[in-house]
Amino acid sequence: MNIARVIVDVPSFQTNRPFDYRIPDRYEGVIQPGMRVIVPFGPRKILGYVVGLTDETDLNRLKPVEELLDLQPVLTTELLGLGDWMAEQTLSFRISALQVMLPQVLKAKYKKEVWRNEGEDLPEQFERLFAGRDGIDFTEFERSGISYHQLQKLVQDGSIEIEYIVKSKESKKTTPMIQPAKSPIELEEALVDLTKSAHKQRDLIEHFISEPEPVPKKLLVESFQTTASTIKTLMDKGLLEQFNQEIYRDPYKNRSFERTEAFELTEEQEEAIAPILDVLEKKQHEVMLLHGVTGSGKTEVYLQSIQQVIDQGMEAIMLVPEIALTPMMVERFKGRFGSRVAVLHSALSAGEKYDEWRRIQRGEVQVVVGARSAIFAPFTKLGIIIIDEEHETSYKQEENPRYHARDVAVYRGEQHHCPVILGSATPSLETFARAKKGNYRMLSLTKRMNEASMPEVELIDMREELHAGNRSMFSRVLKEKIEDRLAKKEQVVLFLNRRGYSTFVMCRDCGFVIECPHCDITMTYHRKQESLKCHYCSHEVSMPSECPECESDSIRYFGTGTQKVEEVLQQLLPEARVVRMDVDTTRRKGAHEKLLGEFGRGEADILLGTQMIAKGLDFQNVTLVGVMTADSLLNIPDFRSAEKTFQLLTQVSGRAGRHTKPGEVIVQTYTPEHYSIELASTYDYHQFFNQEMQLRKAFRYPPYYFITLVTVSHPNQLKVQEVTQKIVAFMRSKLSEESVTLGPTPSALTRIKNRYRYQCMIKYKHEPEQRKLLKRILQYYEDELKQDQLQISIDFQPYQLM
DNA sequence: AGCACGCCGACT
DNA sequence: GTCGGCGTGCTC
Repeated sequence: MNIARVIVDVPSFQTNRPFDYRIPDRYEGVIQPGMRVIVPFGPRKILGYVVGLTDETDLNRLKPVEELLDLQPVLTTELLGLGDWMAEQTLSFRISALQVMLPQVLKAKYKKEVWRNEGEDLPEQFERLFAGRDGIDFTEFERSGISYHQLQKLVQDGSIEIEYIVKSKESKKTTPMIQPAKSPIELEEALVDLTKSAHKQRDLIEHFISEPEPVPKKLLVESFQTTASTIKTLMDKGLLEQFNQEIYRDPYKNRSFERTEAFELTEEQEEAIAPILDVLEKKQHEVMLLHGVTGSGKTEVYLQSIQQVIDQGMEAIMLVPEIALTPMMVERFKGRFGSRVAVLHSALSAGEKYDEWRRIQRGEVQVVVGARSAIFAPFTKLGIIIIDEEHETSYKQEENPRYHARDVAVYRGEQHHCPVILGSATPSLETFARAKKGNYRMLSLTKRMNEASMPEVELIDMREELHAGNRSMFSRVLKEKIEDRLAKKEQVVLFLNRRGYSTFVMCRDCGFVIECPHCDITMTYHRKQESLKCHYCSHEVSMPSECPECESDSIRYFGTGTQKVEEVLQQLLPEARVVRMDVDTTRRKGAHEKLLGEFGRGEADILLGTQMIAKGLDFQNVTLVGVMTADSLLNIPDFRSAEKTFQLLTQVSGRAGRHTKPGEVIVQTYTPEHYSIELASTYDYHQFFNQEMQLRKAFRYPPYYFITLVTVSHPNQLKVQEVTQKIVAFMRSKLSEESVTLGPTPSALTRIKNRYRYQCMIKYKHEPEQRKLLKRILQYYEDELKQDQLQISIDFQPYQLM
């Protein structure tokens, strides 16, 4: 086994396969699959991943591995396999699939430098460029304006060399540690030799006689009220010694977590957890849907299942959506499992992420709580994978490789023979349909804990407000209720949807929204052409001047911001203390936590926010939740808009009345009769599911059909149209009768950064050849994709249709 | 992705 | 004649 098969860090079709390298003697028996290496590739040096070892190769001369970067594989064999599978599934490069599983800092940084060889004279301009130095950065050469030809000549005659440098960005943080250099008995002897005045030295030695363990230098100086020079003296005497110990950047180091014990489970929870524990016992793979209303205690079921896994000496992955990864959530896990938990989310610095990752890699933790990418935690004894809020779209990565964490979870669950638990109050239709069919096991929690009931939801018809002469964005009822809570010193959560940015057209008189007659999708307003377009099928109509339904001229396009609401709120209720939470106010590190803390301590009366406040918040004093415009999500051009609306409304309503005080929810809407809004107000998931499924069937959407979205972009609009048209024609000619290929259609965001975007949507039930066909398309355009500005992105089971 | 190689037109 | 443009193909 003296040949390493390496996937190199060059994302292209031609290099999307292993390259063979000879393993030099010094690395023989050391190099393992999953380790990173630096290898020569053409004239340069690049990073690569060893994916296998072999004795055989077709080539007669191999270059040797230049350098080994890891002594421990950074990817397990299971993860290497997962990488291949993922590359195949998402049609991405193997290198991209491998990189996505690792923390950012393990990726390489490349540098190119120009070095002069000793004793060689250089032309004057080069002497000036080097200015006495032996080596300079290549960019410095480029800026000098000297021609490449001149450089080439000097390289050829050997007076100058180009060096390619690969650096891993990882940095391990260390701290100086002090420990005794002699045995306790020898230290005792040394005490005798000390002068009487050397109190500090005496204290230190005495400490190390009774506690010979290493102590951080900083701590020693602090606790003995001494200085580094005292320690230095003792080191010079040979009594103490210093070394550097690697430390982890602990993002939660200044926080203590109260230990919590397992709660007694309710009868319902017992019933739900029993099958999980049973499967854990048998070490079987099975996917289970835990369908539980908000506040029904799903988390406790997770915690106790994980406890069982730990007791079996195994490991657990718990995924939560990024926005739900709040301090509250972390507290709960840290409180139960203490230092056995690693937390991975985007608010951590690259170094912190790396350290948390390494605690996993070294087997120092048994539990990982994290967002999407935590699904790649390098555990070797996985016992359970839990995905909370299973329906959340953030589990789908929107860049290459476009994987869905749920799919990866099932793959890993199969590999490790362990259960995958999908939890949600409002499961995605895909998942619920599978559970109903029996592909997944269904577990239900129907009651809230503490005998709390779901808060009463009142729908406010904003059309009537308008007719009654109220043009404000606050209905009279909502305003009154807020005033009431302010008087009672209770708190209010106001929810505004920011995603409802897309410009849909609605009649303010009757609430009629213009939809595509072919797709059951809201049409999008295009200011330039004064027209409405369907982003699925390209159907176009001109912007009407009056409502086609009621002939009113109050037909407008819609879209409101968050800041605006705050302004209006301040005018309306100047005495109210408002905390605004959105992308702008929470960008700074720790801001999220700070704002929630303020609200939690009662320093504010109203919490106004976007998506991020819809989940996981649990404040005792919140008795009113207001939804500003329930329609904004409903009217985005997406076949999942009803599903998303239902999920969001249910989620938001769950924020009120979680404790002793009963809660109330006010939902403002222009379309109270829409089934997703109406059924959300009565918390009727099953009815919603049935109704939505009928539509999905009729219009051939998931879960009845699969969808593939091909998006083409290029600075030239004609070019995009032409390419997309070709792709559509090609797919139509190759796919079966049952499949539908739509397009070319301008994408919802038709032009981004001066690139036109067109798309093609494929709806299908069974197309085993599809991946191959799409791969052929990518290969056909390979050259243009590489050098030209053409981009083609392929998304299987897309969540974002823009 | 980079980079070399190679073929063509424009020029000191 | 040679400098520099970019199309083509390779990297273990």
